[in-house]
Amino acid sequence: MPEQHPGSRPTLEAVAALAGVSRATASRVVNGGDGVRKPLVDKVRKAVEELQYIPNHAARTLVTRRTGAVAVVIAEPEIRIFSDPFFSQQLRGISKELAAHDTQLVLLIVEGPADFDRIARYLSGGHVDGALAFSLHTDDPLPAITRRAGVPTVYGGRPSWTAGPGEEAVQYVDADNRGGARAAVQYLRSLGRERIAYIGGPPDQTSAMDRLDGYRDILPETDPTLVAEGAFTVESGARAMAQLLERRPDLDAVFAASDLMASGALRILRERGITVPEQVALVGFDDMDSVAETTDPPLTTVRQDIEGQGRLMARLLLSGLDRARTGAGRPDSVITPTTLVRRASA
Amino acid sequence: MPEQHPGSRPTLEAVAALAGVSRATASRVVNGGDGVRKPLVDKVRKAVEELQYIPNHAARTLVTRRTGAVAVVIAEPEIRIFSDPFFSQQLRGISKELAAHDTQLVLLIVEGPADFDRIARYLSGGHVDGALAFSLHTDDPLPAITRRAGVPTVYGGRPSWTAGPGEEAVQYVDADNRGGARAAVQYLRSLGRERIAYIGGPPDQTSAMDRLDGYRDILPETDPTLVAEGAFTVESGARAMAQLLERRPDLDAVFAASDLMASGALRILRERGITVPEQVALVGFDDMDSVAETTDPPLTTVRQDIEGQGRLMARLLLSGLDRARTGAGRPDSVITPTTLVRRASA
DNA sequence: CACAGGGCTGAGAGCGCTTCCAACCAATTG
DNA sequence: CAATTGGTTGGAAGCGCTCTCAGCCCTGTG
Repeated sequence: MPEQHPGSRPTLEAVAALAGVSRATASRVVNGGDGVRKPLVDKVRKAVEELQYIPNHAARTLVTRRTGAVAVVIAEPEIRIFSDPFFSQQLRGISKELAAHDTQLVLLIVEGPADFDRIARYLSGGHVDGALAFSLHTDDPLPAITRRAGVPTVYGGRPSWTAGPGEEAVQYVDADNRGGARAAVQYLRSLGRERIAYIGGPPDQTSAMDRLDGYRDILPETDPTLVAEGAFTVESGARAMAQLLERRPDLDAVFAASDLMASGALRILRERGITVPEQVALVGFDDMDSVAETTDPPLTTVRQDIEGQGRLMARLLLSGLDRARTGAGRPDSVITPTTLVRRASA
Repeated sequence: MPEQHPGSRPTLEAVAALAGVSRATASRVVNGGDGVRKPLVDKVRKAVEELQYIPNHAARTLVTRRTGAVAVVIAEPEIRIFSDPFFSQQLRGISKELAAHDTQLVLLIVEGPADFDRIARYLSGGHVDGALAFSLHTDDPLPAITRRAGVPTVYGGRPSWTAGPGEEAVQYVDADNRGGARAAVQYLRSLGRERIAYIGGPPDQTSAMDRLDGYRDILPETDPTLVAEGAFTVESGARAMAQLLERRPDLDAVFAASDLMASGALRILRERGITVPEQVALVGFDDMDSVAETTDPPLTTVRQDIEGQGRLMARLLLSGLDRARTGAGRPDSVITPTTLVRRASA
């Protein structure tokens, strides 16, 4: 490997010279080689190899107006999502898909409300071809920013707001929360359970709302005392379970809107000497690796493919970008299927 | 805000024209305005404002050879670090510092051993000015890659390898693991404890080795039966504690090399009816938010400023980059101080 | 055998920006 | 008062690449 003098990487010009062709032809070869005769292609390829040529990205971007990079925006309030396995898996999927398309991942962490300016500037600066963001609250300034900056954006999780009149519909990827919840409740009913309680998530998150809707689809006339609200955490699940038991000691099944909450509920049930699944059947949601399989008993739960969702977000964005160049329409949002995984808790 | 035709952002030329100056002068103003008279500066600033001018990054990079971006490289085996609050805090610090210097964070996740190629290509491609990586194993290909690519790199955590002859010393940021461990053990001794056990981390991580060294600094002649090995996880801490109790039921103190392991140890101690801190005093390491304060009793532990370390990594890299331009020498590695936080467990 | 047509190739015009250098101006100095 | 100096400004040359367009050659056709 030839030592390169720092700061003097070979240019396309050099490759062309070595291969004995024009810069134009060298460029064609580097970009796929269409319309160039085989012997020339080979010569250029050899020159590229010999010189260890790597295209200058800035120069290319300058003329093509494509950066080959995508921003992943994470807003401050959700910074905790970093320690959230959910998010890291999603990011993982995104990373894989982007890598497969030779696209870079620029991580934009919004550092406080005043920082949206920086993000806006960055997004408007043409540094990236598109953006990926996660489901936000209604008053989040991000959608407006990306729209104004003209940066195609795909959201993870169904946004809680809808596009205004004349605006393009928001693109997002989400699990079939409602369908998954329906399946869980239906399953509990098929087991002969009659007083099925629900431990939900915070009502400002669409995933929580959708799961609740699914529960209600099956049990439209449920007594509200069978429904408790948690916050997707172990602790909140435990609290909700305690509350439910107090209100309805007769319940014979619980559907918790997350595995974490289910594990909290499980702890309470065990403490009270209530057997699972005999006395109370329990179903969770997420099929989170580190939780669902390790509880005692292991959780029956609704699985969603989180990494796949991340992958899909990236794919949706990238295909949208391609399409924009070819003039075709935008792909729709995607709802990924959920499946019920039967283990011992129900 | 003027609607901009998509894909036709104003150029510096336009700003110059509107301000009635040359492109050169407009450029000077945009880049700080040194050596330009006040009235002209104002005129240009106004034009920038009016046109909503944002410099084209690619064009700028093309001539300055600076990208204003830094890569954060995460190798596959450590992907779990994503769910590791340790890592996410460090990343947080990095992000803050970079944002403050208007530098972008490009996340490079190595997807398997075969993927190092892609990383190498990217790093060599001049896409970033520098890189940040995390402490690696001896045979990690990354250091060779960054060196060959000529990309300045700062590591998080003391690397386990040392620079070869003639190579520049590796720059890294690490906590004073050894000093922190010394302080912890010394404190236990000052409490009158005489049989102080140690639960260590995996011996292939320098942080684990350094902490062990610190323990040995104070207790050079310790009976090896007082030393057990864990893996920085709750479970491994529990196992190590059980092992220790079996070997040395007479121990009266435990220093665990992480809070997670300490909490595992705590569980075992409680199960065996051993009181903490009365019968056995316990000290952890890290002062991890979600752990040290919530155990029962809360952990006495060695605190390290993790977010600060991330910040420092970024700062070190950036100042190195600046220095490279001004021709000054490289800054040294940095060891951040640790402090003993006294709570109830010792 | 002249001509049209198609496939390759190379010349050259930028993409938007920074920066060297020369030109200019006013103020200072001999 | 002429010459020098120092501070500003503008002209213009690229940075490395893509891509249009004209030109070339070779084949097929009238």
